[in-house]
Amino acid sequence: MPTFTKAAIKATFISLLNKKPLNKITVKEIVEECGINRNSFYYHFDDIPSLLEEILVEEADRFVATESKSNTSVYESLISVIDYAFTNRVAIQHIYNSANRTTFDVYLNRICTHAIKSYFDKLETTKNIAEDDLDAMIMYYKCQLVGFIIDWLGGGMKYDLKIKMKRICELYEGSMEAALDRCAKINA
Amino acid sequence: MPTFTKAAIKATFISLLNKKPLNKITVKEIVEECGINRNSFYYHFDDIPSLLEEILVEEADRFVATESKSNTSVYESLISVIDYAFTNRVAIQHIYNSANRTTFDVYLNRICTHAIKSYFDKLETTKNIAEDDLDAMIMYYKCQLVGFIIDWLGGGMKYDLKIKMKRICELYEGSMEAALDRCAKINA
DNA sequence: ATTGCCGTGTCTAATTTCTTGACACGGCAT
DNA sequence: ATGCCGTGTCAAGAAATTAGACACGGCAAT
Repeated sequence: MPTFTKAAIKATFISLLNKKPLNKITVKEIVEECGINRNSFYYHFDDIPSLLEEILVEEADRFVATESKSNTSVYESLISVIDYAFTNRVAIQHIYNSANRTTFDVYLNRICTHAIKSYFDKLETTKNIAEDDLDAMIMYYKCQLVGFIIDWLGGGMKYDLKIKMKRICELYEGSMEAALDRCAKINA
Repeated sequence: MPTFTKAAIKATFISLLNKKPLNKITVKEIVEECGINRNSFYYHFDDIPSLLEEILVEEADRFVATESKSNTSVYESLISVIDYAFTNRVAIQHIYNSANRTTFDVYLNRICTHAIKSYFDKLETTKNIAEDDLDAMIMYYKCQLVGFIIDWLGGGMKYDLKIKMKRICELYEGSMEAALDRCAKINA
């Protein structure tokens, strides 16, 4: 059941992504680094964008499956995403600066949405509010998160996003609970 | 040209060796851990002993190629082998305690011989002594090293071999140079 | 002691994966 | 304008992996 070759392609691609911008990476380079035939690459992937796509989706899933489970507040969820972005900042920047932003955006929105969704999912207080309201709130936090990260990336990651995020979390302490209360009242 | 599967088999085997004694590890366990078909194991290896054999040989080569190059005295060579044994002590003990000592002994002798040989190879003073003398000296240090390690292993690695080794190196400081001098005189 | 279970080692046939070598296309530097 | 280089595609063949079966030996339970 294993095709270790496919995994190896991904691994060397990721390692290259930590060394140079996405648009400088060629299929030729990947397969040479990997020690495989060029056609083996095309056997598994259509091209570099789809390779990237697959990796991003996997990473997103993996992230949601692990890190986002343990958060006990929305703000922890926000921060764990930021943390993740920071750890992988080199590769992320190399993707971001290479104009292939479409797949990256999809990935970023997905991961942010899921991280927040998975937090709301285990909240008791969300059980009795309308689904539309919940979606709206998820979108609210998701856009915030995506916006912060894009801003940070666009500015070359100059400032410490985590500190800024923590500050914002302090400022808006309790606002989510208030919003949930309001939802409950409207529906009643 | 890649068979990543073979590499994966080795990797999971090594990881198992860090968890349990060699004789408790089964082919079945390896392939399940590895997520491959049992026949794929037999495609690459005859059995567990030959898998072990191959890994040990590779490790020995890798060791000689890297660590033993940089040593500037015999004693550094001796100690670098000890160091290596210490880092991998868990796996080594799991092999040693499983009675399959024959391949292990071959490996240990090989690695010790090469480590010392590679040191002598870059010594200027060994250029003008007879090859037989050189072989004898290599064997002298090799047996010492192998003996120390086997003693240490046999005793359950209770004491700190590195410290003992360093002490011995201090005690015999200069003895190798003296021996080389004697060789030169006899031949002259 | 016998039975049944489990892991081993071997085999064959089918399938998947990987390689080889070729080709047309577009970009880009000379 | 020409030549070079990387891309993407294709077909054929080789290599690696799987599936399924079989006989054998060990060993625990009965």
